[in-house]
Amino acid sequence: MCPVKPHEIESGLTRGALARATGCNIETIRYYEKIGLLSDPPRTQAGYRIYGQAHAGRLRFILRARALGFTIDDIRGLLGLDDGAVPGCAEVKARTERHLVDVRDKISRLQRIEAVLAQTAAKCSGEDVPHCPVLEAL
Amino acid sequence: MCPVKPHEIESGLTRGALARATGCNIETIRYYEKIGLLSDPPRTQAGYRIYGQAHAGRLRFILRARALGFTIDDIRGLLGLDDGAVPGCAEVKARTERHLVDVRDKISRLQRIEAVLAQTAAKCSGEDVPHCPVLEAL
DNA sequence: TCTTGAGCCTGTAGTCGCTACAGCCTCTAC
DNA sequence: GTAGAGGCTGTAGCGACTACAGGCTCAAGA
Repeated sequence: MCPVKPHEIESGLTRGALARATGCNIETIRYYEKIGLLSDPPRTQAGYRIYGQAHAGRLRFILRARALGFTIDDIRGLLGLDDGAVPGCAEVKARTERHLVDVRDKISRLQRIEAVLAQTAAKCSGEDVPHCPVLEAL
Repeated sequence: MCPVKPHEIESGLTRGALARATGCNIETIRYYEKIGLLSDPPRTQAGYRIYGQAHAGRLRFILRARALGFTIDDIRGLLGLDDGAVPGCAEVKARTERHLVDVRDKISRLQRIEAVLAQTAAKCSGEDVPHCPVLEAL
């Protein structure tokens, strides 16, 4: 991968262009590179990163997975970056279902919290009484 | 508050005892002290912290509020540590309701995630086909 | 009285997933 | 030639803890 001059770039994207194309924060791209989620792209002679379509595709995958609440480690697993082998379909399904269980867990924990908060707030008239029922409930 | 010797402690709790009494991690107590959520307790001559019932009560309040998802800053507000005045009942109710809105927001975001994950996982037969529908959906 | 081990003290670093900034260099357009 | 946008690097900060190293103190048993 010999360095390319910027005017020689045809289908490549700079970091800013990739950020705009994917809606990703520009610094996040560098972060994903640093932690090995994105591979180091080729550089121009001046050191500018040049991303190809493969990078853009992988970044979009990462962003969608993050938006669905997968952790960075989960994503590493889905991409086969932990043991070197891209997981098979059954394995991917299993990982997704494990994550689904976690999400449902979080939801039910939040629903319990919601119920307590709603009950507690309902106890309060909103008037300035000496003993606040909310503070006492807490 | 002159230093007390350990054998003179009557109703006081050491940090470990307070941790056991409240179920709080011992280091968390020191952390809450550092950030000003708990006031500095009196010390023995050797420098050991001695907590009274007031400290235990406040810590329990903090732990319950944290368990309900209030942030440290929220709690600072509920305790009147931000502007020096303990908020009135109406104010507490308003803060609780704002937090309730946040919690409901989180729940609905997670429910959207849950739906997508469940759909995606359902597309997958679990067999090792060449194009994994889960990975493609992501 | 001595020793042992639990438990306290302090400061500091690590966790996760970014985000922001300082101080520099390079490119493009006028 | 120059201005300004945008790239580069390393580092620090967020929130809410948690963990550890290296030292000190205390209580109980031999």
